[in-house]
Amino acid sequence: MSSTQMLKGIIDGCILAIIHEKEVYGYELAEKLEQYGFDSFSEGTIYPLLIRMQKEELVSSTLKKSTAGPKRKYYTLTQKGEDELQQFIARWEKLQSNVNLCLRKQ
Amino acid sequence: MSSTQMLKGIIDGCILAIIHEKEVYGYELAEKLEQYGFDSFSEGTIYPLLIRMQKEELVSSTLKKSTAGPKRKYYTLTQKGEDELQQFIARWEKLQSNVNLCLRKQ
DNA sequence: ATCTATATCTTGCATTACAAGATACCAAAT
DNA sequence: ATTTGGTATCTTGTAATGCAAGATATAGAT
Repeated sequence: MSSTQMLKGIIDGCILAIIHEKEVYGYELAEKLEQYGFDSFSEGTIYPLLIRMQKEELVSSTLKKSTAGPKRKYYTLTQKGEDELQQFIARWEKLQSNVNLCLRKQ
Repeated sequence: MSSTQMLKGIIDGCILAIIHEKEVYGYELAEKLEQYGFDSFSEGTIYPLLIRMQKEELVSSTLKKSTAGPKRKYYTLTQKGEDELQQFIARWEKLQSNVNLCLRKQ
């Protein structure tokens, strides 16, 4: 059981929360997640996830020039994304309490 | 993003915690998890998981007669399982604080 | 005998985190 | 001009795993 397996379905919510705060581009997102304590986030995780989320219409993107390299694709939340974030928060709260209930018994 | 996806790698830890408390059999485990708030736990999840955990020598099992049906396979933690439980708890604490850090920003 | 509740297991599928690598762009140094 | 290094995105393939669906079996009650 690896640490990474625990993230399934959870990074999505974290990403929604980060984008909600301020529009970000993929590379920046990976850095932020590391700042928040997640270790070494692969772009092989981030980019496919953002593409999937855009397909699901949770986020939308716009290209903007950069002075330090190629164009950046900035993401913002759609209304559907905002709703999904709220639902994620509710699920996360419930998960936390369920798991902690299991753990505190022992 | 379904609710169930969030469980990946987390049920393992919950199961370790429950078995640590008292030896249990699979069917009982599914009921307990439901009591703890997880909704409708499939045996198609529980049994393969217990078998996998036994292969990894985290748990061991013994068959015991039942008055209400076929024999029950009771599981207990091995020393390796106890160690894994402690490691899971550490990972879970870290995950909680990371995710909450993301969420509280918004 | 039949039915119901209990109990375990197997097969196959969908999801998804990630490693590894490919591609490309810009600025500054050589 | 060319090279180098940092920035930035995307694709392919793989492994892990929760779960639905169904098969199998036992014990007690009707």
